[in-house]
Amino acid sequence: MGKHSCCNQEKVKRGLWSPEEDEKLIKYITSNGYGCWSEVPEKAGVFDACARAPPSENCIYIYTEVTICIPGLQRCGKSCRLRWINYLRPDIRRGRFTPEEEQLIISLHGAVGNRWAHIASHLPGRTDNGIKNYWNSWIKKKIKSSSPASTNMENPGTDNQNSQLFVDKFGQNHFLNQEALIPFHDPSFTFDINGIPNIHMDQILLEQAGTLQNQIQAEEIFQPAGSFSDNMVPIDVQSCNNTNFVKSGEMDVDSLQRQEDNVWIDTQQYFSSSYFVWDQAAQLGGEEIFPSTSNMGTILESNYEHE
DNA sequence: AAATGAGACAACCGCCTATCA
DNA sequence: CTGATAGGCGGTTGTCTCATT
Repeated sequence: MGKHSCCNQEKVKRGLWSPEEDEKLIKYITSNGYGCWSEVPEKAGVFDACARAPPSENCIYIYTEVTICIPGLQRCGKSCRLRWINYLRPDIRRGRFTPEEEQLIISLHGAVGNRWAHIASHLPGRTDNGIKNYWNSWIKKKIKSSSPASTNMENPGTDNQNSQLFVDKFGQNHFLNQEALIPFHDPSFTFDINGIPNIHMDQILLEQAGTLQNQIQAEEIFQPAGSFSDNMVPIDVQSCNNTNFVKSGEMDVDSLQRQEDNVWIDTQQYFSSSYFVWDQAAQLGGEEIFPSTSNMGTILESNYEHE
């Protein structure tokens, strides 16, 4: 028991990773690569995005380039590293071991013993953890069967259909009957970041992550006008003076009286849960527009009224 | 249909080493 | 040199799925 040796955080999450956590980690690593794992949990909540409201009759239409900060990963860096190395990285091969791989493992194990990382280095796409797991279950079987003649028959992964390879459009090798490896091998995929539904990310743009050229279509980030809940406060778009607001995809909000055309945001959904929106310029060296939930300098609390 | 056991594999723990201030 | 920290690694445990009873 006790906390991880690698971190001082008392409130790190343990156990299986949720799809949302995976998405955050994938997005961060894809955009920034990895170098310092200890920084990953915190930074995984920050990403650049192009967001626009969905076309809807009651909606204030906006199109803006922003940096969205969502809560980082409540994991320690070590856990993030393990998750990426053993599960999320794009070149991982899943599925059963081929007879050739099996033979290689057996011979390498005979040479170097339980040096799983070393063995894994000879099997591209396989993880040390995976090989270790495979070996342990194989050993168990072998011990259990106690019949040398039956060893081959008991080895899983002897069906040759598993060794059929194909190369996807991104140049990645896959086994035909394997599951899709990770979502971003799909040219476009959908995921959900903490309640923002249907965020659609284009693969090509994803590869340009970190450049503010990513396009994310985030529905309902900005709430429809006229249906304000108690949680909703207006954002003063004028104070976001470096942000490129466009209304309806046609009209520049500059042409409007911005003080009267505030964008309303559900704070319960997006701010109380540590959603911030930064000005694009802030990311590029300017000041944060929304540095924290307690300092919503551009949220017009004083003008906040409800029917 | 429910209980149970086995297998597969994901994740954690603790130790070791490298690096850096 | 030394202590702190992060990363890498192997051993182990936990969890899920599925077949069997």
